[in-house]
Amino acid sequence: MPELPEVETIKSDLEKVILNKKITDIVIHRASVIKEPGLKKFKSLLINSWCKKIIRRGKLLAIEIITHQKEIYFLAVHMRMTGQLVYGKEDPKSRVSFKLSNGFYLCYNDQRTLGELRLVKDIRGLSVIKNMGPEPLGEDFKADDFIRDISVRAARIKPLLLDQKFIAGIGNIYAVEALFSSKINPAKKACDLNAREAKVLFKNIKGTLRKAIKCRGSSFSNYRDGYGNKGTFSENFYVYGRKGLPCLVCENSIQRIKLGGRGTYFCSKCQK
DNA sequence: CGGGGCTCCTGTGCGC
DNA sequence: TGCGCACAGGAGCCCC
Repeated sequence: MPELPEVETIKSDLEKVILNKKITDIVIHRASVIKEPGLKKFKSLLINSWCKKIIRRGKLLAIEIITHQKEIYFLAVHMRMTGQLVYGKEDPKSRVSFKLSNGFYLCYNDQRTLGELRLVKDIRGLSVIKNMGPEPLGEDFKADDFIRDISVRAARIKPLLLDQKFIAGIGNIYAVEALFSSKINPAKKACDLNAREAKVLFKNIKGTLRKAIKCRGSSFSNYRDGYGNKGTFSENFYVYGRKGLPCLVCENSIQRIKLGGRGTYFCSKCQK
């Protein structure tokens, strides 16, 4: 589910409603989504702790909390395919519900239960963080570095964009949309892109992610923001989910192929 | 390193 | 209608 723009939207939504609120109770309906520590410790540390800050890195969202013993912890949430973090009334479908001091809830919903919650002291020690590539909207993400890194990789460009070690936060939707905007065939080898193509792709990754954040994310299926509402970027898809429909630029039929096991949409006329 | 296949789960939609 | 298969914003693992 949530890629960088969706997680960023949830982060900014929740910042408005959960900061400086105390967690007064936790109801766990599906223990398996909690990966560490054990359930007892998870509950005892979080109950009566305060939400101080929210961080996003790639697709990972973390709530910095301070316990009643004045210790700092991070509740790291990876929503994978169908995870949601929704503030409001208690959702009967939630996997874990956090009751807040104002009587409202922060609900972790996750239809497929592939997501993961971890409560840790050292957020940087999480392997997912340690191995994560550059933040595509970060200031230290430079075109020249991207062009250089791409030039030495033999992998096909689309699966490479999904590799969180190569670049953080891009998922299936934004990979195919950025490649369409750049007129690059998703199966092309990264090292076969010339510098001009790599630079265009660099700009379109940023542009696509920024537009999606403005639209509060993509809800073609079950993504919801921090308040349970849909995002509108799905109305702007050029290729994602448009198999057999006419290309919005040249009217050629959009193709769907599999790359690295993932559905991949593109226009064979526009993308070379 | 790169690629394919499988796995974790639940739900929906399609063809026969 | 019922059944089986494909597929879904992710990612880790094993094997070649």
